[in-house]
Amino acid sequence: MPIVKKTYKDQVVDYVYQLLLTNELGPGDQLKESLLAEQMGISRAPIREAMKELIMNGLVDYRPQVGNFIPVLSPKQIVDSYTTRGVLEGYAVMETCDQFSAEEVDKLENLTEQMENYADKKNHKMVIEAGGEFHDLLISKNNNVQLLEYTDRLSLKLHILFFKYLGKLYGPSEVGRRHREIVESVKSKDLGLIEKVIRQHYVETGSKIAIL
Amino acid sequence: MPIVKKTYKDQVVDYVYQLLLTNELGPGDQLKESLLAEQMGISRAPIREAMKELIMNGLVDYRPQVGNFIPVLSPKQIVDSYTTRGVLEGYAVMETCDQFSAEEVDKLENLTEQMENYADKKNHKMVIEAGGEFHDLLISKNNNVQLLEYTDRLSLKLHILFFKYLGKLYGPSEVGRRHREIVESVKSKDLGLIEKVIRQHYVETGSKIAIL
DNA sequence: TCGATGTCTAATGTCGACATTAGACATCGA
DNA sequence: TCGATGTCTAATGTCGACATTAGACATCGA
Repeated sequence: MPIVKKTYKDQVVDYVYQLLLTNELGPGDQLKESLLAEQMGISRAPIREAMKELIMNGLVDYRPQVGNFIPVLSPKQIVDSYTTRGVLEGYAVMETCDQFSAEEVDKLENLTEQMENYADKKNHKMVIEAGGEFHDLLISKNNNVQLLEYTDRLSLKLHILFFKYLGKLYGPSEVGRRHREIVESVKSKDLGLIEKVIRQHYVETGSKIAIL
Repeated sequence: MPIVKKTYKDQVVDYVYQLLLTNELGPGDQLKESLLAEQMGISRAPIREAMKELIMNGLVDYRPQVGNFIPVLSPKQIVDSYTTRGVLEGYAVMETCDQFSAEEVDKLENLTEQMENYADKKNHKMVIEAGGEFHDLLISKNNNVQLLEYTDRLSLKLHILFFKYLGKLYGPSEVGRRHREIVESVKSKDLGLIEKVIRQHYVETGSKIAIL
């Protein structure tokens, strides 16, 4: 079993991400290098390097010589990010819709049912997990590395919002409906419909979160 | 006239980018922190921070504890990046096609003629400049900040390739045709056509560069 | 001759210290 | 009272030094 090598920078990125997911850090909060360094028992050098990465992923707002802050996203920024995510995933799935086997389509339907069931039980964590699996499978046929990279990058950011607001967004049957729509469009192999449905799937979520 | 503040990190990013554009740095080359630091007369700290940014923009390949290298892009990676760029721009333009004034459409046509003329004179630098202006105007109506950010990021990478190969890609009349197609699609206000034409515009370039 | 092991070093990862700057707050004068 | 100016400091930007590691190359034994 090989040792997993991880620089301090990578561990800092993960740590800060967890703080964001668990709401220990939120919009407007400042990330002070010295404080984080002290908390983690390391020097500021890897902290600063981690900051650069979080900045590039839109998870931190950097004000030169002032400080690093957790972004306060405007409703428009939220919608913009979700919209962009939808454009990327819509295209990715549209391009590969003829590559899904019957088993895989079944799997998508199954995950949709799981999401609805978990939502019914108000198990948001599992809704998100099944949802992640759903979208991962959906996009898995596309191997455009650039598109997948940008999709993943955006997911980091949007996952925080989604994690925070899921309970307030959709009822159980809505959760089911929204994902069944996607599965139906994939089954239809109607390229225009696939992109339209997936884009709308994201715009809908972005718009809802934007008004919370 | 305000002083333009620029950290060493930003200057390093710019410097390395220039080396890439002018082919003083190319695929497979290693970027050694100490060497760059020495060349620029600064410490390694801002060099390392610049590296992180270049890595996030796909301009540097980072191998932990081994070194930083200029990526050798496979044909597939080239096509993937161009394709992704086309998906983003296609959507951006499709969404705003009804916001172009007659003057702006004229401007696009004018820039197309300029590109053709410069290509005729083999003035690649000016072809690129007019082309940049063309695509900037095209996308200028869309104010989706996330989408524009990703488009800009991708442009950094693709600009290097384009700059390097432009002379080998298209004859003057092809340069004109390709851009006129875009303008005609915008004038048609046929949403599906706009996305299709712009996507193809990028896929065509990516595919051509990929076989060079 | 070839695979295993050892050695060395160039390059990166991280450290603690120092320099610089933005912004908060105090002071002063009109 | 309010705008201009001054002061101070917390936070970032950068420095040079030291620790660690991957990989190149040498050596050795089967």
